[in-house]
Amino acid sequence: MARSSRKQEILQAALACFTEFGVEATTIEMIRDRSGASIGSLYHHFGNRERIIAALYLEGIGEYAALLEAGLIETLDAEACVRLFVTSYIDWVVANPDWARFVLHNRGRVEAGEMGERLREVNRAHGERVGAILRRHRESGAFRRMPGDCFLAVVIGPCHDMARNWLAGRSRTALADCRELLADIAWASVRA
Amino acid sequence: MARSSRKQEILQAALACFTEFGVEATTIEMIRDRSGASIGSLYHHFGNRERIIAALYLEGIGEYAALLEAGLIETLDAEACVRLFVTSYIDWVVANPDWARFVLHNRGRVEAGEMGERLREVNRAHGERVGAILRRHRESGAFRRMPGDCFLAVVIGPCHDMARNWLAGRSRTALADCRELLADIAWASVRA
DNA sequence: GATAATTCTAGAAAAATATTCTAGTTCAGA
DNA sequence: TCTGAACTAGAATATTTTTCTAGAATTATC
Repeated sequence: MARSSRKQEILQAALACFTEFGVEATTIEMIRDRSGASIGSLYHHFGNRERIIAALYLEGIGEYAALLEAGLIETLDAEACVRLFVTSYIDWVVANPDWARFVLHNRGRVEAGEMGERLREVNRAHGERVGAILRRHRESGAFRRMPGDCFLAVVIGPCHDMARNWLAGRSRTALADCRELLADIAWASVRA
Repeated sequence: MARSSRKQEILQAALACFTEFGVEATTIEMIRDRSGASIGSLYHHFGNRERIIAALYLEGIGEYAALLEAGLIETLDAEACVRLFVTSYIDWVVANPDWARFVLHNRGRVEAGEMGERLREVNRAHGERVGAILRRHRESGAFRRMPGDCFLAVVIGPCHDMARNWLAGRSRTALADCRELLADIAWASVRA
């Protein structure tokens, strides 16, 4: 068996259980069953239940953050930059619905747990890199003046809500169909 | 002891534990300790741990939904209506930070659990009443044409994100200070 | 290519936690 | 005062998580 593939199998089994039964209701035993690993193997790789959850979470936001940043560094225009926030988020959610659902609903859990500090560190670093890119545009006067905390909430908040609803099956409109509309609104909301 | 006050004591103790240690990490024993109730009393009132969580959640969204609907029925103007979504949400969060934090982070948990159907029912009914009020304005052409699912996400999504960040201590800007700005943006985003 | 070191797997045993059960207590209304 | 329903108590039980010991597989080193 390829190195560390067992670890990935466990994570995938855990995500499947979380999706099907919810995080609270899935037991170590269920993850063991579905992954085919033993209790010992599970604890060897992760140490405890919470760290399985945290690993899945960190891997998820890491993948999305990398995608966003990769796009941002080759986007010079302020409008394209704002639109990219929206479109890359929606694209990732549509491509990874189970993972996205898990990430959207478990930030609090991870932050409150033992990996909370690590998560904040990762988020801080990501936020700083993104902030540096945005600062250029802000200073050039491309954006309406508002607190930095509001800027991100306004751009990505509607996407979060829409994704949450779509992932829960509460939305009659497909998420992908809102891509351009949400990008339009995001840009209109923050342009100078 | 006044009737059912024990029940409320348990809920308050649970919320305090959830706030301090996170939902995952608080045990029945901790809630018993903090509330002064016995195990028997706890299970008499709630049946199991999950139903304590669900009760707290349902009470929280119920209080907020009542507040919003009370305001909406006496608001005739489309703009005032949209602004009210934003302001009544922010006001409730600022007035009940612990409860709001809990509600913002535990929808998925409750929905996945045994009270999920009940929660969906409550939300559906609330959504229908709010939808009826909005329909009037939509039909009179006060709003930009967009899918209904997007409308709510655009209006309240930024507030959700902003509140989440503020409640987690990640925001340098006070939530209350964004009240008018977020209301302005919400209205600008959905007006015809 | 033998051997030591390391990583990984296994599952039984122990600890922690949630839930059930039986026995009582309190209290409102007859 | 009596009765029954609502409530409280905590011991007993069941479930779930975590630890621990032993051994198999893999990798590094000579």
